[in-house]
Amino acid sequence: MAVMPTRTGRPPKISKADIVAAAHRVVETDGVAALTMRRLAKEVGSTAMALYHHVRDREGLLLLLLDEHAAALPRPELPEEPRERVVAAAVALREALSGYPWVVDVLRADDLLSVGALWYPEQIIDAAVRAGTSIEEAVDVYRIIWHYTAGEVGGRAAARGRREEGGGTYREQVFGELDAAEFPRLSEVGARWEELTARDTYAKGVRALVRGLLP
Amino acid sequence: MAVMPTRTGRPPKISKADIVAAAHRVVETDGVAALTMRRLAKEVGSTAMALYHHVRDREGLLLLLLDEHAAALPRPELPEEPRERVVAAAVALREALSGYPWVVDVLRADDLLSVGALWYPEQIIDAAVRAGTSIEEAVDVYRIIWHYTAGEVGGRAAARGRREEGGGTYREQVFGELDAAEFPRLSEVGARWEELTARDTYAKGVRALVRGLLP
DNA sequence: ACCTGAACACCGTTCAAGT
DNA sequence: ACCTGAACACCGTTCAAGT
Repeated sequence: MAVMPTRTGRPPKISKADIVAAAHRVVETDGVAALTMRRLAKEVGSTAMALYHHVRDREGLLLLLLDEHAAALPRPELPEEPRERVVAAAVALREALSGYPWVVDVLRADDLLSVGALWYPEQIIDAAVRAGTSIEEAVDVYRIIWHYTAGEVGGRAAARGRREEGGGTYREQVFGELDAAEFPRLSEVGARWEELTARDTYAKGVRALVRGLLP
Repeated sequence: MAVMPTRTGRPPKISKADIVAAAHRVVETDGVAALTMRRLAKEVGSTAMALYHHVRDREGLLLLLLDEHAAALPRPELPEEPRERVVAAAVALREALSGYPWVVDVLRADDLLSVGALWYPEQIIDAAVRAGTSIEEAVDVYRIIWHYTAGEVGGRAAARGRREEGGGTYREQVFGELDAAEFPRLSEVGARWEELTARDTYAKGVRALVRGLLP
């Protein structure tokens, strides 16, 4: 039975859990860029400086947020057949991340997900091994799928952000200046680019990777 | 013959070209985060506010920088065989970007590269069509490869950044807390993760995509 | 036309002081 | 032990004024 340590000094007004919960709220509604120490302090009814008693710095706060989020990710049923299993796990991972693109920004640094979300790499690596690869190759498979997934989620998030602020002019400019002799294919596609790139091709890519990587 | 417009008023001290050149220097040596208006002003021997007479805002400056950089990208000889051609173009694109990961950050928003770098999508789409796909499918092929490339370049850049500031502790923490019963494969890999993920698997991934996507 | 200084509304973080 | 206020060293951007 754990003995409660005798606490001394001023009783805490805010807890780490309060902070993380508030941070979650801010990020969810206004994005990761809006998560400033001052804004967060206002949200928990305290000062920015008080936060530094509970988290090391902003980076540490983001990692905390990441862990909390990762622990809540769904672990869907996956098909037994290894190749289908890899595809399904990747699609689930993309699905899990695409609502929270800030996650990709935070952990893009590592090939690995946060502690709470290791279920995905575990499933993918295991399924790859069961499909007949060595464990080393299975790690490659996972990392390649991860890079593809990170690029897709990150790209889509940025595209959405730009759309929201009335962008789209850059793309138009690109196609406007296009030299049809130098870029025949792009000219051929031309105005249809918007329509063609609106389609969701994630699963298609993962299936191609699985077909190309697994024996 | 173009008539020189009669210029009036104060003669310019700094030009757009000066600004872009200085910006290039800053980004090259200290990364895109170090490119602040004030820092850039110091670099060109002016004030931050003077810059706003030559560029719309920081975002516009980055796009300018992007175009300048894109125009200088190499256009290597590519093999004739369509599948090999796609792989070679993708590898060249990755190569071109990996020295300049800030480019990925800037243009992650669009599937498309800057005006100056359309050569790469043109080659990839053209080769895919010559391999037997429809133009619509060829666009998919390009976008899937682009997402994979953006994810790989972005991830590698972030990993390098973290390594430079003595990081790596997060990965260790992840493997430290690992439950071998829940994550048998990750435990099996364990300490070798570092070694396994140091390998360059980009080309392997592109080849898999090409094998899986092209007829 | 081009540049400047001052100002506005922000940042993350540190530090000494209060309770 | 926990919180606060003031301060430091920054941001991007606007605006009125100068040359």
